[in-house]
Amino acid sequence: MSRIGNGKIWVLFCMTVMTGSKAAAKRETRMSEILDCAENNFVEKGFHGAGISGIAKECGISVGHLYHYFASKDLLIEAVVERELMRQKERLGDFCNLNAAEIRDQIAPLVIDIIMKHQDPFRTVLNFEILAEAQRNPSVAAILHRYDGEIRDQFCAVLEKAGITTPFLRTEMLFTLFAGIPARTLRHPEQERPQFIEMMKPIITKILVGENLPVK
Amino acid sequence: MSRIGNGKIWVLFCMTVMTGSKAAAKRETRMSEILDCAENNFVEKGFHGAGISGIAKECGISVGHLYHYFASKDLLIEAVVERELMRQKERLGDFCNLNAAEIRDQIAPLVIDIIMKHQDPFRTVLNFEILAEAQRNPSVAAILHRYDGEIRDQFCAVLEKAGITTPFLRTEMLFTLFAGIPARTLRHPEQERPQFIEMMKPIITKILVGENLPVK
DNA sequence: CAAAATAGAATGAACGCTCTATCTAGTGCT
DNA sequence: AGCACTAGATAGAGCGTTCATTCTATTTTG
Repeated sequence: MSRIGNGKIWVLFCMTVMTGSKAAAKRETRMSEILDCAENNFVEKGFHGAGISGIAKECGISVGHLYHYFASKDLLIEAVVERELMRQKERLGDFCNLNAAEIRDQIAPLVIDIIMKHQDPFRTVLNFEILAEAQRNPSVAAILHRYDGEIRDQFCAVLEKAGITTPFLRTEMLFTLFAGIPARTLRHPEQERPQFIEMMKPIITKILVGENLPVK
Repeated sequence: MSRIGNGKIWVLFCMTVMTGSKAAAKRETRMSEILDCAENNFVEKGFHGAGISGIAKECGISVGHLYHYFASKDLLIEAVVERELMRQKERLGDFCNLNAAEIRDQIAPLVIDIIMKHQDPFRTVLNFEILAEAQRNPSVAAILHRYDGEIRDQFCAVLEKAGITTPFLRTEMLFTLFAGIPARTLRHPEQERPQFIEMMKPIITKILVGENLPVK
C-alpha cells in the first residue's frame, strides 16, 4: 500500500474542480430522487411508520448507498420537510407579481382562486405529518417556524405594497383559514365544497380589506 | 387436567353476575389508566414512535397484561383517538344549555370564550397525530368522521334553535376556523395572541350571524 | 376451584445504522 | 496511449436493538 505526500492538496483540488460541475449535478439529481421516494413512503406510512430499507427499495438503491447521501433518517425527514415547505412558499409567491391596484381590488378573488387551484395552499398529506412531528421534534419545528416566517413576510409585503392596513394581523387571520381548510376537509370529506367556497368569499374579503380592528 | 361439563354455564353466570359490578368497574378503571399512559406516550412520540413496552412500563404493568385489555396496538390507538374526540365533543357541548335569545345575542363572544378557555376547541397535540393518522388508517378516519358528524350536528342544532339561517354552512365555516387556530399556533407560536383574538371577533360574528350567502 | 389478573420470557420480524468490499470514472504522469 | 491512483458510487451482509405479539406460568379473587 503506497502513500503519497500531497494527498490533502489533491482533495482540495478535486473539490474545487468538481464544485458545481457534472458530478455535483448528478449528486443533486440522485438526492432529489431519494427525496421523492422518501416523501412517497412518508405519505403512505408516516415519518415513523416508514423505514429506510423501504425507501431504498423503492428508489432501487441499497441502504448503504442511501446513507451516503443522507447521514441519518432524521436528516432525511428534515430534507423532505424543507422541500415541502419550500413548495408551500412558492405557491403563495404567485401574489408577488401583482401591482398595487390589482392587489387592492382583486386580492380576495385571487386568494379564492389559489384555494381552488391547489385544493388548499398548505398541502394536506405531508402537512399534517409535519405539524404532528413539529410538536416533538425541535429540528422540524425550527424549519417550520423559519419557513412560516418567510411565507408570512412575503405575503405581508404584498399587502403593504397595496396600502392595506394592519397587514400582519390580516395575514395571520388568513393563514389561520388556510391551515383550517385542509384540516376541515380531513374531518369532513363529504363537505359541500362549492357552497362552502361561496360562503368563504365574503369572509376572506372582510379579512383582507375590511375594517377589522375596533379603534380604541 | 380435569374438565367439567358445565364450563359454559359458569362463563354465562359470571358474565351475568359481573356485568356492571365491582369487577367490571375495576376493569374499566384499569383500561382508563392504560389509555392515560398510552396517550402520554403517543403525545410524546407519536402513534408509531411509541411502543407497547414503553406504555406498559409507564403504566407499571407487564406487556402481556396490557394485551389482556387491548388486543392490539391498533385497537389501543383507536381507543385513544375515540376518547380524545369524545372530549372535543364535550367541549363544544357547552352551548347546548343556552336558550335561543342567549345564542342569538351572545354566541360570538361565547365562542371566543371557548377558544380562550381551552386555548383551542380542538386540542393540539393529539389532534394532529389523529389527523395525520386518519390519512392512512381507515379505522381512525372512520372514527374521526363519525365524531365530526356528531359534533357538527350538535352545534347545528344549537344554531337552529336560535333561528339562525344556513346553520350547516356557518358551522362548517366556524369549524374550519377552529381547526385552523391550533395549526396556526404550531406554525407561528410567537403570534400576538390578544390582538389576534380581537381581530377574530368580528370575523366570528360575521360567520355566525352575518348575511353570508349572496342571494341568487 | 375456576376465572380473571398478572408477570415476564420467548419469538421472529423490522428497525436504523455501520462496515467492508467492489466497481466506475476521471486525472496526472510517463 | 496506457498505467497508477483516488474519490465517489454502489451493493449488501451484519450489528445490536426494539418492535408487536404470543405463550406459559403464577398469583389473586369471588
